[in-house]
Amino acid sequence: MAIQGLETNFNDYDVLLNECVNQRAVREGQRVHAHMIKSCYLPPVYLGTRLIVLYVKCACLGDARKMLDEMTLRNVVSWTAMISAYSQRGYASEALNLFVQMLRSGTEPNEFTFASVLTSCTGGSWLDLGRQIHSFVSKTSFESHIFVGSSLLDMYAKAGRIHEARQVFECLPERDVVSCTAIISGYAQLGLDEEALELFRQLLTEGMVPNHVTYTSLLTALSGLAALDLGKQVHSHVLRSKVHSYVVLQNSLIDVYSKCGNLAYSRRVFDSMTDRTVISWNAMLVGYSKHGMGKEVVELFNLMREENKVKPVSVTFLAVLSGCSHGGMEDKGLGIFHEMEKGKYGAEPEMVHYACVVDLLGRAGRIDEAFDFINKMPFAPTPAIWGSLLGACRVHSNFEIGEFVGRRLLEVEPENAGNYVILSNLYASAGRWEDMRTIRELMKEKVVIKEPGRSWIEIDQILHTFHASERTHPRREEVKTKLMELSVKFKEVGYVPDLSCVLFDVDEEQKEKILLNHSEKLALTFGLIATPEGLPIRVIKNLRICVDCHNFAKIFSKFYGREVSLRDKTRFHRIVGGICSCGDYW
DNA sequence: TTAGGGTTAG
Repeated sequence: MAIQGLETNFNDYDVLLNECVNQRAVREGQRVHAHMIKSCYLPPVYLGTRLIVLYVKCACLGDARKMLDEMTLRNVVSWTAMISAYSQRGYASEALNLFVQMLRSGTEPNEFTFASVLTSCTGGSWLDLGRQIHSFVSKTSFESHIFVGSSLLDMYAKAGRIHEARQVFECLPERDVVSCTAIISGYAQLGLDEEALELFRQLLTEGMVPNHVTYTSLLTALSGLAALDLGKQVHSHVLRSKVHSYVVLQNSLIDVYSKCGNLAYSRRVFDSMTDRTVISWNAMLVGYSKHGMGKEVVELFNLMREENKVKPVSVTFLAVLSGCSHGGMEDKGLGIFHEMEKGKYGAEPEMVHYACVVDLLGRAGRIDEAFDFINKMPFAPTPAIWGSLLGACRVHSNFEIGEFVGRRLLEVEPENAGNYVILSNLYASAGRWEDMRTIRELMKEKVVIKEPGRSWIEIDQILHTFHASERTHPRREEVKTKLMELSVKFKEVGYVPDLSCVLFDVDEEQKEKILLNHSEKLALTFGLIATPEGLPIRVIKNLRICVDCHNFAKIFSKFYGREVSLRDKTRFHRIVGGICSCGDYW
C-alpha cells in the first residue's frame, strides 16, 4: 500500500504502519504520521502507540516522545515502550521520570514496565528508588515474574548488594539462563570470582544451559582468578558450541588469556576475529601493556590506526601510554600524549592520561620534569599522581622532591600505609632518623589496612590460595618448613630480607618472620613442591608485590632455574634467571 | 504493540 491512495481510516493506517514497523521504515512512517496530521485525523491509542513503537525501534527517540506527549489518551504499552527505550539507551532519569508520570496518570504498570524501569535503577544512586519500586512490585502479582525478578536481582547486584540479589534469585519460582547469568555476573562484577565459579558449577548441575552471555560472565571471573586451565576448558567448550563467534565473548577470551599471562593465545584469538570492536583492541593493548611490552603496544596501536575501522577511545590511550611507560618507550609515549593534546586523535587527554605521563617521566628518572608537569596540569593532582611521583623519588633517590610530595600525600591520603613507608625510608636513606621515627609514629595512628594480602596458584585446575596467617591449606606445614629452608639457602647466596617492608613496629626477628609469611612466598614455595622440576610457576597476588617478595622471587628463579610469572595488582612480573621484566620498577 | 543477563580501563 502506498501513501498516495491512503484513506483516512483506521484500517488503512494500521496496515501501513504495521509494514513500516516490520521493515523498520521510519521515513515512510513519518509520512503516514504527516498524512494523519494533514487530514486532521486524531489517531486512537492503538495507532499512536504503533507510531511510538516504530520510532523507538528506529532509534528516533525524539519523535517517539513527541508522539507520546501529543496523545490525549495513553495505555500501558505507550508508556512502557517509551520507558524501555530510555532504559535501554541509558537515559535513567528520563525513564524514571516517565514512570512516575505514568503512575500519576493512573495507568497501572505491568510486568513489561517493571522489568524495564528496574534496569534504570542500576548504578547505585538510584537504589533507594529501586527499593521503593521493589516494595511496589511485591504488592502485585509480578514479584515472581522471571523478567521482573532478573531485573531486580541485577539492580541489587550492580549496586553491590549481592546478598539481596541472591535472595531475589533464590525466591524466583523458576529460573532460566538469563536470571542464572545475571546472578553469576553479579558475583563476577564485584570481584567475588570464586563464588561466581562455584555458582556456575552448581547451576550447571541443576540443568542450566549456558549461552554466550553466561560464558562471558564466567570468563570475567576466571580472568580475576587467572585460572588458565579452566579458561582453556571454557574456550574449547565455546569452540565446539554455536556461540563462538560473538565478539563480546571473544573479547573476554583475549582478556582471560592475557590475565593468565598467556599473550600468545590472546593474540591468536584476536587474529582469528573477523569483526573487532574497540574493546577487542583495548583488551589486546592492555595485555601487552601489563606485560611491559612497549614495542608490541606501539605496533598494535599503529595497526589499529592503519586499519581505521574503529576509533581509539580513552581506555586505548590509557593502555598505549602505560604500555610505553612500562615498556621503556618514554619518548614514544610522550609523543603520543602531545599528539593527543593537539587533537590528532579526536580524544582529549583526561586525568588518567596525565597520570600515565607522570608515571612515564618518573620511571625514566626525569623527576624534575614530572614535578613541573604536575604543576602545569589543568587538573588538581590526585593522590594517585602524587603517589606515582613519590615512588619515582624513592627509586631514583630524589630526597628534596620526595620529601615535599610525601608530606603532601600524608595530608591528602593519611590512610595509605605505603606513603608512610616510602617517606620514612627516604628519611632513613638521608640519615634523618628523628624524622623517620616521627613518620613511623604517625603511621601507627592513622593507617587503615584495607584489604588483607592473598596469593594463589592454579595446579591441575585447582586454585590454591594462601594468606599471611595461613591456617587453611592442607599442606601448609610442609610449605612453611620448605620456606624456612629456602630462606636459609637464599641468604647464603645474597638474599637480605628488606625489613623496611614491614609496617608493624616490632623487633627485627619478628619483622623477618612477618616477611617470610607474605602470601606470595607461600604460594611460590607451594608451586616449587607441587609442580615438576623446570616448569614455570605462575602466582597471582591481589595487592602490589612488596620489594622483599620481589627480591625473593628473583633469587628463587635463579636458584631453581624456574621462570616465575607473578601477576600483582598493577602488572605482570616475568622473572627469568634473577631478572624481572619490570626492571625493578612497579 | 511494551520486558530481564555480557567484554577493556580505574
